[in-house]
Amino acid sequence: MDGPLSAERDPRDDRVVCHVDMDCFYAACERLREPALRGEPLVVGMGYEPNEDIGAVATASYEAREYGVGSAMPISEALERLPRKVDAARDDDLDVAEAGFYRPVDMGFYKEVSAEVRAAVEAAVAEADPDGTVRNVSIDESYLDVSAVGWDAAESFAAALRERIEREAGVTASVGVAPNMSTAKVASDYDKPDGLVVVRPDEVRDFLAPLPVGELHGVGPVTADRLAELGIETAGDLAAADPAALADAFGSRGRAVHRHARGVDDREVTPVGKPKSLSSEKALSTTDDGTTKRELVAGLAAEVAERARSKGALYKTIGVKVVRPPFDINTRARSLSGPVDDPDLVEEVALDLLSEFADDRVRKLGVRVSNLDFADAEQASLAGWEDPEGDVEAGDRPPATRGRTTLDDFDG
DNA sequence: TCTGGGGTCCTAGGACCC
DNA sequence: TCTGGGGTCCTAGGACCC
Repeated sequence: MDGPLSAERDPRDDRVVCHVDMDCFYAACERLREPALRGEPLVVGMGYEPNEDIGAVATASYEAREYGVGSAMPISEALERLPRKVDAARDDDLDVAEAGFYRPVDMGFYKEVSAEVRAAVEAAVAEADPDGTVRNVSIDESYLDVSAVGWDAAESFAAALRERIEREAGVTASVGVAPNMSTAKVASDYDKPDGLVVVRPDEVRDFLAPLPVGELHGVGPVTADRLAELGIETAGDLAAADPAALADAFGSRGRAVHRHARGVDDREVTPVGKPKSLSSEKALSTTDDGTTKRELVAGLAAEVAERARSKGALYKTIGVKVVRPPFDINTRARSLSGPVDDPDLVEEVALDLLSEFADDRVRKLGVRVSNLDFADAEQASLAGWEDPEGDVEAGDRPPATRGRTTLDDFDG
């Protein structure tokens, strides 16, 4: 993580870090299997069903963005700005030329394409830098440390990488190259889509200075507004601000974004670890009906428990999320005395936690398991319940039971 | 612009222990 | 009894990211 000293120069700023960011990834995947969509305004909707107007925009192609359609926008609103082709063809008041295509999210397919992208990236890194590392942060985004490539060859490496991704996976990526992760991230965003931006170590400060603070990783709308009240609008303003004052106002994030604004970021590019939590949530049309709420929570509980089992994760904490209109988010959680794999218990605890909200109108419900433990169940079942590290007494950890665990196992 | 779904990290207060 | 200090775990909420 960021060290305690805010040096003028990052002492490790001879690293070559790339941020690979796929362009409109979901839309690009849809166009891959349906080439007729190329060049057309295209909206991929989450929770969207063909010919319905529910759900939200997951990805809008650049052509669709021309009509004001943006990420996270309700489909109903997107349809007002950009009607569907099929509707426009039937409606004399609408112009087919000013309409677009809508498709539902198909995660399974996008993961297949993502795997091809990752294979291309891994191969390129392995060839260029045997000690190189890759961090896949999401389905469409990765960081690479290819320091052995060196700055003289960094640009040609990145250009070849982009070509390789397009050739082998059929979708385009924007790549940012910089001495650290936070600057590389900003660089990949700078010339989207299909862009390549290289920021050499001695160019970092000048590159960042004019950008609005909101473009920095870690500065969202809330922080951007509060910074604006302090007269801090650009990364340059932020870099010049007093770090102690920022820490007072924003806590540890204040120092982090101050460093990022100065182009200082010591974080290493490491592969992502095991998940910390697993959750599933679903919006519904606002209701206070108890049966509807309980059935949804029971379904979500089963889903989460199944995913945990498929990943070999035991969980010690079970929680629910209840969103009441207009957008009041409540969470409740309960920890067990030890990690378990017990779908019935997930449902039982989730329903119990939900009961506090029995009379409330809700618009969204979620179930989550956390405090995960990947202490492999197979190994444990052979070795008995002794902890391999020997730092937990055997009796302290209940077996990773698939059977019943009663409420008596709760702490409180 | 009244908002989908899956995550991470940080903060702050309280319980509890020695 | 008016009362120390350190540490860990738990819960709830908030900001942020894709």
